[in-house]
Amino acid sequence: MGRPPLPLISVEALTTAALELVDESGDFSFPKLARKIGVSQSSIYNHVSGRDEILELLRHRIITEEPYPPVEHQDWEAALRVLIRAYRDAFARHPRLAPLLVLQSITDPEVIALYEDLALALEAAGFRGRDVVSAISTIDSFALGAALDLAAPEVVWDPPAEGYPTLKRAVSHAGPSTERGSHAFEFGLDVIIGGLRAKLAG
Amino acid sequence: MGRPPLPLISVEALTTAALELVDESGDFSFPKLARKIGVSQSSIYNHVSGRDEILELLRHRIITEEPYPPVEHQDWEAALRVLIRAYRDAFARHPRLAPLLVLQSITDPEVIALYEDLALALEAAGFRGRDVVSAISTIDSFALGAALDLAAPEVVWDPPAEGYPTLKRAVSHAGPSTERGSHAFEFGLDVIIGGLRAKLAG
DNA sequence: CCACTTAAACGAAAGGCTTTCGTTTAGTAT
DNA sequence: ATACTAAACGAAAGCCTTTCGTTTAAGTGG
Repeated sequence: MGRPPLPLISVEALTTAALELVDESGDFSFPKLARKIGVSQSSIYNHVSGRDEILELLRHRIITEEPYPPVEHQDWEAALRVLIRAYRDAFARHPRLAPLLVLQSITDPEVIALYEDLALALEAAGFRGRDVVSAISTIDSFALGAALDLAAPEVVWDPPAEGYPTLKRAVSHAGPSTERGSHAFEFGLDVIIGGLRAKLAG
Repeated sequence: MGRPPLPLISVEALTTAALELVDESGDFSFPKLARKIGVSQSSIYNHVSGRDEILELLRHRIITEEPYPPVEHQDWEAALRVLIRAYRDAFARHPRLAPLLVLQSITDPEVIALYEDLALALEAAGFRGRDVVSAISTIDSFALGAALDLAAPEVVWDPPAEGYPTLKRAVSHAGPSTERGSHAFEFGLDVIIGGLRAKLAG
């Protein structure tokens, strides 16, 4: 076939196709990606370096597809709520992407910007030195966990028939998994903010 | 070859070999597992149903290899600290296992028991109804995130050369990744407990 | 103790996957 | 016109999980 008059592949198209595959099936692969665009697997390597680059493109895409409002002139609690919610909402729109990004270094500038804002809000709150990274890590753990929760199987805890009454009762109050997820996120957000406030006070 | 006089494979041996592979390389596969034990891939299916069952065996193994002290007669804060630490320490001993377990339903009775203890501690604290699952989810998110952090690449945030001064300064205070992880965990544990206490008070 | 069932190994193969490599052709710049 | 680069292709290497049929040993009921 040789080089076509107009390129058949673009980074944008690649990202869109990969995201659709992830949304549908929880993963993407070069064969499927190629089939979806109508090219051959190997042609993709003319546009990206490999799987990891596509994953980072996906991270960029979901974070930037719904920009969050500026947080510069808000108090630290409001700023943190905006940022954590933005992070979580990005994954709520594409739950099945979270597990795929877990082991990747974060390099995308616009995603890094979100962490910069997080660091700024935490310094505004009064945290200094090592505590800033610790707070970022705590928030990151929570947000990532909440994101993963959205991709979790319908039944996270599947206790044996006998025993475990308290856990079973708790789970029975939870409702369907999406609702449980939302409630838990709001609850957890309050816990984190309240806990940070307490740390500043104590 | 036919059936050997003594079985060459056991569930125990399989679990041990798989855990070693995960610790060394971050994953396991049937070919490698088989090579390590000295049998053929397909023979493994005489002992386990497939990959997922091995993963659940690994979860069981790491949680039970270091039992946590009884938490029945402690106040809820101490109990929560013990339980969350037990969970986190299990993954600290085998950081690279965490990403593999993220999408699996939890069925192992002894792991479920840890969640039962969690639910009991939260009820003892005074949480009721939906809040119990929400608190479990929050704790779970944090613990899972902390576990994943241990498996994360040395450089989690890799900002571009220009800009992002606050984030860069924060990261520069963090020290090596294991130390950053420990500090962040202790910090986050305080935040979670403090946040739960605040929720009960407010 | 003989026959039958079950357990546990094997090899082969199907059907995935990521990535590399060499080849071909189209556009671009000197 | 002559290079050089960009962008497609097919083929192949080398992973992976799982299934299937075959072989042999161990255990069991009559």
